[in-house]
Amino acid sequence: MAGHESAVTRLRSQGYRITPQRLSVLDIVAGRTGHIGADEVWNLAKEQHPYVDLATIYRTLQLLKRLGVVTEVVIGNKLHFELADQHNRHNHMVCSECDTVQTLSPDYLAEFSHRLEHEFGFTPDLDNLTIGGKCSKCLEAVA
Amino acid sequence: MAGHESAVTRLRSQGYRITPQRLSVLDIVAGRTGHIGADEVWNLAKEQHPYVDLATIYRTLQLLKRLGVVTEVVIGNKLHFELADQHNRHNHMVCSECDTVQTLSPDYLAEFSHRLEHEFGFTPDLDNLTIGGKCSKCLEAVA
DNA sequence: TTAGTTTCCGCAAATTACTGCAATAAGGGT
DNA sequence: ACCCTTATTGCAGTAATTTGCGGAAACTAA
Repeated sequence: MAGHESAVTRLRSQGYRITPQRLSVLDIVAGRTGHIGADEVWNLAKEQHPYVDLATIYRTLQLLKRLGVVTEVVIGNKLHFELADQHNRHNHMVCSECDTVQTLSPDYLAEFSHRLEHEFGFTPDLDNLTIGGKCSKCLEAVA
Repeated sequence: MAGHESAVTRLRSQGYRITPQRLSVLDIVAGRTGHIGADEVWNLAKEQHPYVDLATIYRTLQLLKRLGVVTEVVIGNKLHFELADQHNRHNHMVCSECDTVQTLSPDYLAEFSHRLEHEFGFTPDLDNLTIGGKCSKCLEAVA
């Protein structure tokens, strides 16, 4: 939700422990307007906490994703993360040629999502859906 | 099966060479009705061709994907592949809890796709789009 | 505060996927 | 059938992410 403090309460109330490493990761992702790669989170986290391990970064990011605190964006063959903001939800379209990212209103997927739930009982995880394809520039470049 | 012969001609006509390794991979994927993991393709390929390297399997599968001969399905943190059959196109819904896969008619995504093209000039790669989420059973299990 | 319980971290190793390069072999021309 | 060009392979190494494990740290309750 709105961020950061509520995420801490959320973690605690679900039995998860508040550790300096987790606070660091949360601060770093929350301090970004856009998405950030796991390796970059690691580099920034090490500035405050030199001995953090990359595995901890990955585990923390996956935890925060599971809790809906951050969302995941697949760019090329790397994972990026950003703070999940209920007031500014969006999806990502990533060009497989140039890795350019465009954002998209979830409205475009609303009807699709409802149909999957009603007709198949399947609840898609749209918040973490990255749509791959080709942007107009790269499509022209081939032609 | 059907896509198989034409795939060979397609490769040749585009300047790609027909090698025993590529034929093996093609046979294996075509011999499956459903999707198959890269590691499993490798194991089966080694039966016919003991010295084939896993890197070759990956390169071949990526090539066949680029040519539209096979499609990729992301299951858990592994890639699976299946023969692209124009007469039976479908997408996949994968449960993030139990990795169960359901298929879906691409009709469900047609309108969405057209809107992306018309409004953003973005051409989504629907053939290789895997939709993550939770199946009804796993959703109940949590509640 | 301290003791006790359980989660979490750092480390190392495993997994999965990809890439650079020298050696090899496929396909075309002779 | 042979040679030549160039795509492709196998090998080895790299990158990204995940997992197992023992010790360390966070919460809980006295």
